[in-house]
Amino acid sequence: MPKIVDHDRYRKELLNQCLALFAAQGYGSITMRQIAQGLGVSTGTLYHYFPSKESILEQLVQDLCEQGITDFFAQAPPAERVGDRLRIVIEFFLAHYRFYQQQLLLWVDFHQHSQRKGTERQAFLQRFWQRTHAQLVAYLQLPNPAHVDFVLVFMDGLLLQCLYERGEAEADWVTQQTELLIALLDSA
Amino acid sequence: MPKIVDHDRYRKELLNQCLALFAAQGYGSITMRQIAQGLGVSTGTLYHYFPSKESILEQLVQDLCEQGITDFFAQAPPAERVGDRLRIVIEFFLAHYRFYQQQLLLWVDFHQHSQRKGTERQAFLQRFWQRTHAQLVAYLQLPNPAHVDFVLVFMDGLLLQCLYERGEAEADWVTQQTELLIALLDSA
Amino acid sequence: MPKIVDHDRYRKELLNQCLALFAAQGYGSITMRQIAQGLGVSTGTLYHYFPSKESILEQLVQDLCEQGITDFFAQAPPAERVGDRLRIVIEFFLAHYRFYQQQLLLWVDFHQHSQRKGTERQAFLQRFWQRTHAQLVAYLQLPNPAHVDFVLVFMDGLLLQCLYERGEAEADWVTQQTELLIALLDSA
Amino acid sequence: MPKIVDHDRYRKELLNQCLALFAAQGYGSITMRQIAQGLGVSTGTLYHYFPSKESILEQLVQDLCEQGITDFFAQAPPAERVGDRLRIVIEFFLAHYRFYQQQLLLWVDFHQHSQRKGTERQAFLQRFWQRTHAQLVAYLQLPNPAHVDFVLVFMDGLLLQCLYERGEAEADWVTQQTELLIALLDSA
DNA sequence: TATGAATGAGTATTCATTCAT
DNA sequence: CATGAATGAATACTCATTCAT
Repeated sequence: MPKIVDHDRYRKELLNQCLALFAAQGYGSITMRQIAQGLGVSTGTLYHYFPSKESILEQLVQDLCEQGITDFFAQAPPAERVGDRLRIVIEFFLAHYRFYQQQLLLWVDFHQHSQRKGTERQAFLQRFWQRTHAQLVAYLQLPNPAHVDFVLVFMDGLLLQCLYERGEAEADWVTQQTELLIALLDSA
Repeated sequence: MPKIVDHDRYRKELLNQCLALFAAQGYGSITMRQIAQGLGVSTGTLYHYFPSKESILEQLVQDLCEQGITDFFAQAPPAERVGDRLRIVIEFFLAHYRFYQQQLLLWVDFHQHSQRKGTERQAFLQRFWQRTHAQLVAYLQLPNPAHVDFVLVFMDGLLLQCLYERGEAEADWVTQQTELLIALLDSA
Repeated sequence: MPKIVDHDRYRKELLNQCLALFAAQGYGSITMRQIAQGLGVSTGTLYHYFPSKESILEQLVQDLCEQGITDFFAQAPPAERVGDRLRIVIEFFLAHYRFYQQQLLLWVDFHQHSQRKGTERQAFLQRFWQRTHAQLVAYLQLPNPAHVDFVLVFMDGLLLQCLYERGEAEADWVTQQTELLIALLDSA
Repeated sequence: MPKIVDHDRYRKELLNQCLALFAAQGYGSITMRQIAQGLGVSTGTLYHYFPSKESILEQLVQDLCEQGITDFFAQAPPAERVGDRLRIVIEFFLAHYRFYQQQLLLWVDFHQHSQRKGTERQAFLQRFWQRTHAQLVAYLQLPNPAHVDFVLVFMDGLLLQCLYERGEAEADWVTQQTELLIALLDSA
């Protein structure tokens, strides 16, 4: 049993590192050797922890779905005004900007992968969004629940636009758009 | 006399069909054989028109960048009220929903591909966004130009969220979010 | 009938040009497109005159075998002294140095090609050497017929050594070796 | 612990076996699969040791150039008379006849390959001939150093003529020509 | 457990050959 | 006759996966 824990802990550690690798290259373009190298292990070791390349993707997606953004709400301070709570959420989001962008890229890969395999909609992905949505609803307490989706849409859009690289003035632009969102929702 | 083919026209035709193929599979995961099959030609013919898989991606991106959304403004009717113009833009966008989603997926692939190759930011991609932005600014005539970016962010976010597949009630949800955007921007 | 003559004449013309191409690249490494380009025709035309790549090689070899060095004896002036006749032969050989080197390279290709195909020794190649030998015997009138083979061996060796590129002083070196051969055989 | 293999030693072993394969087929005509099969390994393994087909050729040539004929002089017994030393050299040469013929064929392939690639004269090939020449000069102690080149020319010519297959009486013919060379040089 | 050498099916690409024009 | 676009089998090369150590 103790062995299992170590093995499992190490596996999760490797898994987490895989996110950045997949996001940077794309699932289809990265090779097992590149993954192993990125993790600092041999291919043999990689296969010791994961039965296949496919399974790395699947475990990674599943893992992310289960993690969710729970860690946020464990630490998020409450706030009186809607605008403040919105700002808190978005600031957290921006602070973990890289992570969410990588996650986004992984969703895309997983989507293409699922379609290719003819896998029916993976339940955990659905649950992930439902949970995310529910948690945001609970925290933000917006008058209109559709606004929560709007925030999610906005965040995804922001992540994407930043991929297309606006270069230099990016940070300012992000702040500007963020403030715009807050202002619009707050006044609504 | 040689078989009469307008080499360049045919190449562009093939290129256009490639968009859907790349979007469905991902650049890294699709094979040249699959592409050829999807286009209804042999691999030899595919290579007759494109020197490499890489070049298909690059030409496709460049092509899309040059096309832009000009075709929209060729047919877009003017409208008095800001809200109406917004609605017209978004309706056009939704009508070509699949296309824009595929384009989005291609941008992602191209982004990863460029990073892998260490290519510096391709000028045409930048010009593409600038042009898109400028055209929208001119058409929408929003009081605040930042709102145009906000619309673009929204659209990208919408495309992504729909990838993650909300399934059944998708159309309704899209309408709801769209109306929300219009309402927010109109009242601002 | 007249058509045939033209067709056949053109074919031989093309065939002759092929020698340099095969020699430069090697039969296995040159492509039909490169051959066509080298000849200034399209691949279609090339196939109009030759049924296959293999057949070009075979026809070329056969052609060369039939030509032989007859053209030499048509113009070779007789000479009193053995050394002079030897010099005349070798001067002719050196004057057509490139041609003989290309022929040598073709023999090599044909040898490998025949081995690969399991073809038994081609009769015409044997006849070629017999004829060459006989003609040299008749012209040179050396006391010892083995000396004729010795001359042939020398010539082949010379062509090869020049392939390995002695660079600058090549011409001098060739003259030196040639004079050496003549001196040795003359004094024998 | 990894499978224990002396990577470099094994690579050289494979390299040596490649000589016969290249010589039999020609560089341009042999395929990597045939090479792998000839070596008794998989294509994957072949690529584990050599990055490309081209590099096999280049490494092989370089390897041969560095080996040289040093092994001969390590065992060659001295002899009083020039004719005897000459006979010893030629006997050694004939004993390794197959090897030298294969080497010759490789030089031809490499020559064509270099020309194709526009590579400038490889230094090691030049050094190879210089070394060979110098060693022969030292051992043979012929009065005239040009005679050493003459011997080399003769040997190359002999190897070639034997390619063109004189068939049955080959061995006798080789002996005859060899004796002739010795007689000519000895009496000079 | 960890390693990396070995495998061979699979991938991008080439090339001899065909054929519509 | 001549062309070069089209074909698909074959080629060089890669990569997920296995396995001896």
